[in-house]
Amino acid sequence: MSKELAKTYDPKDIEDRLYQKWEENKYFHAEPDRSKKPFTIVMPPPNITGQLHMGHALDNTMQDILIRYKRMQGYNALWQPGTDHASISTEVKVIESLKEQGIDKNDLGREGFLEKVWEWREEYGGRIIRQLKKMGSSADWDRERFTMDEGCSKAVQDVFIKLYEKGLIYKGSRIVNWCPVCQTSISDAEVEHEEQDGCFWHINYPVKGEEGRFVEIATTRPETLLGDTAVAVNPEDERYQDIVGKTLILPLVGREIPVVADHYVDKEFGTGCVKITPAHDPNDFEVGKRHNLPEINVLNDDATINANGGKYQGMDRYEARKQMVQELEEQGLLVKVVPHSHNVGTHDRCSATVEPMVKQQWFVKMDELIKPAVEAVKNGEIKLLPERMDKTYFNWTDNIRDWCISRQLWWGHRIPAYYCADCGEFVVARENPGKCPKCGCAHMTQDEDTLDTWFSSALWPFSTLGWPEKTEDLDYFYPNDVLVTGYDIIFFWVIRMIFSGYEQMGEAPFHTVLFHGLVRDSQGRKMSKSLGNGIDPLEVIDKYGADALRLTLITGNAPGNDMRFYWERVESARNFANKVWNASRFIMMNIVEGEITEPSLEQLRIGDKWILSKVNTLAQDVTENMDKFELGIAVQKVYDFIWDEFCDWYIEIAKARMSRKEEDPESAKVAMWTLKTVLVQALKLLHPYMPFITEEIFCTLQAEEPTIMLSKWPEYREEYHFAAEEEAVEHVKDLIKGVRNTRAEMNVPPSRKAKLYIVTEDTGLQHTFKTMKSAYMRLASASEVLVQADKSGIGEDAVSVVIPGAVIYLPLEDLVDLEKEKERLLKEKDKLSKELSRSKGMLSNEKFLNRAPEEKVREERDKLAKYEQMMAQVEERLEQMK
RNA sequence: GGGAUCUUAGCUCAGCUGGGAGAGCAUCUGCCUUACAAGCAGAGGGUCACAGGUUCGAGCCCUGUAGGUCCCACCA
Repeated sequence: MSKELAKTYDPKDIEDRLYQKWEENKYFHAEPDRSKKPFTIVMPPPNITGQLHMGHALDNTMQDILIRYKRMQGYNALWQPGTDHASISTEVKVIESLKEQGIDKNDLGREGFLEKVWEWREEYGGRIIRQLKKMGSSADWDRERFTMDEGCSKAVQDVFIKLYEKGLIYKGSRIVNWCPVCQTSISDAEVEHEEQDGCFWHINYPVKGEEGRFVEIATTRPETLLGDTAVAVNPEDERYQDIVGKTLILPLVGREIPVVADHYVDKEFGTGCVKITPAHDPNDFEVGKRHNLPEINVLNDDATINANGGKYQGMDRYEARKQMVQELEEQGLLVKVVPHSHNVGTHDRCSATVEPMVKQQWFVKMDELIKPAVEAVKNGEIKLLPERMDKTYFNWTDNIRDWCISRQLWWGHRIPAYYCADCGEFVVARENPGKCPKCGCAHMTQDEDTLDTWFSSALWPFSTLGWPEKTEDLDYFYPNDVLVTGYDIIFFWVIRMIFSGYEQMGEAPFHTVLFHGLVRDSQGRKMSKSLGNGIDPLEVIDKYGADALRLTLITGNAPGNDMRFYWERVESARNFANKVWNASRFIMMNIVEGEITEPSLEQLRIGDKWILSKVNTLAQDVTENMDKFELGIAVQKVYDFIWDEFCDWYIEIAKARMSRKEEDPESAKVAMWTLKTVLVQALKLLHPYMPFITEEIFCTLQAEEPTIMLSKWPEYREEYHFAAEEEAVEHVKDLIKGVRNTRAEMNVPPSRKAKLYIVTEDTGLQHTFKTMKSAYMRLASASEVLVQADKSGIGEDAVSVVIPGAVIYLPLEDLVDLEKEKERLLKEKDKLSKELSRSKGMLSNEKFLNRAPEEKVREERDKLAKYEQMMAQVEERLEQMK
């Protein structure tokens, strides 16, 4: 025994060592090679501020499985990694850390602050990458990119300028979502709607010149009254026909505002009168445009009331609300307050309530850009998996609005626009033009804003490959093949990559998007920092190993569904790893170097052919599932094969043969070869899922092999399909199970061996049972086996076991309790008669016979025959016992 | 308001194009059988939410009902 695995499986002993080996040997690296087909996945770039969480763990495991699989299939597999600058999260994080040191962002100034952020990135940017490596991720780290590295920044600039020149990026004064905490505009996708309990304040607005006449409006945000420039009613609302065109006195402010008629107003809702605040409500903004109403912004960027708010200036929005409501009440203008729950927009990063505000911002015009992206999914050029994601996708594209891309942040790609301080002219250009093209002055300054983080990630599938340069990488690896990501970023990222791919490259960025769900805690809650219910993947790896974590995340859940995390599941995954380890250890202990040569087909025994045929079919099935991205199903099959077929049956059968090495050396040798061969096949099929343990075993078992990573993926081979042997072994399994079952029920201890009489007239079965005698004797605790056509020589008191095609008799003499035996047989009879009536029922149904496929009918007839035969045996036996 | 999705064994979930209900964990009974007690061998446990329909046949397809979850949406 020259090769050996450690006595106990300890992932810590192998994982880091093997990963280092893979990296040193550049196994992850891919270069364009025209002789091979490329397979490309681009990694969703984790934030530089991020720490590995279960979402990353799942996402990256899926990608790694696909990449490793394709690599083994001979593809030139590139997994392109990188990180995202994550403008807002990073900026907020750095601001916080500076605050702890007593430093204010504004004191540092733009340059000083950015220096700090880059320092932060130096320090923490690599952390998540190191953590991803612990997962076993086989990404091509030599190609690691960053959304703000030189190339990606150039890509961003080019795209911005191109889109601007095409008129697809514009600057405009629009209602945007404003986060008063982060003090920046955000896109619609970044707003989360949250149901909150609030109130409806009904307020009377006096009609000018008509003492005692009021218009009653209802609002959920009374403080916006300060910015009201009209009240609107529905033109068809009979109640208010006469009031349209009149003037109202805005309470607390005294401003005169008109009553306008607009179809936007719902007659049925509230009082039918709506206060119009164009500067702070998207609908009102539209109404305002239609009626030429002024926009009065009453909020500062931090959501305190500004100078337009008169005496409320400087108050926080909620403080002003309180104060104003009180004053309205004092003036008798507050009609009533009705509790009302409504949706409030909050910022997904900081949860602050978003304020709609009119601001000068940059937008991407979406209506044209989105067209090819919609078409691609419609015509199947891009497939979303699971398919139901199509609906989510179209729901967004059908209601697409222009994308607000400017952010009032410092960390990010600065907008390449330059303004003239003198005449106000601006130009979009790669660099500061120095001189104003209009007035000729030299006072040009760059736009202060940066771009939405997703603007750069939208370009990720091609910017990482060198675009806008025309690189060999880009030519070879683009488009990517698959994108793997969570369904939660379909709007943020997936859609934007798709339309960017078509716009910039004229081609889809990838052909398949594989969505996965969220990893939740054991109670089904989202893992979050505030709840403190997050489970650190690194802790799991530390306790059970990366392979166990990977297996846990991949099994037992349907594509796109959320899953719950249970420690028990990791434990059982680890147990499986241990099983593989020990089975391999056993095989290595028994293999004698130099004794194993590939046997001829004639030398293979029934059992060998059976397991070879099984693993052959397994390879086919697993490949099929993998190609359909059914990763969980695929690995489940490998798991079941290794544990239930290979370990529980084949190894046990092989043991018997190896223990009889003296009597039949060839059988032992062939078994050893089969053990090794099947193990290697199984390890390969398992490798994408559990890369570490499979590598360790593979290389220990075959010192001459450098790695399993680059070994050839098993393929189905017709010459290894053995239908007859598969069936034969099933009979043997029936026999063993039947005997075990009976013995267990009768409480016969395993130590008590018994003689076994197998009675069957079927000569084929006789042959099977005779040839496989050594294999099943130990598994059925037999002391001796006699295969015969009749019951001669079998005592009346022997226990009988009826299996399809045969009856087995166990002379257990003293141990047999006749009553108990009878009971058991009656139970058996009961079961069989149920099956018989079901089967007979079907076969007497003429409609079934006429309409069901022939094959199904035949199958049913076979079953019936089998049950009838078994029933006869049971009845005969019962008869004897009377 | 629109849409998606779920409801299967005590728990968590699989179940691919419709053809006799599965896994892991848990429970019960035996086993330290010399690869593995992180194991082995047995066993129990489910009118597949409910009501209709299509079909020779439905956990799977269609319609409706109830409950849960999620996404989208400008009813102030």
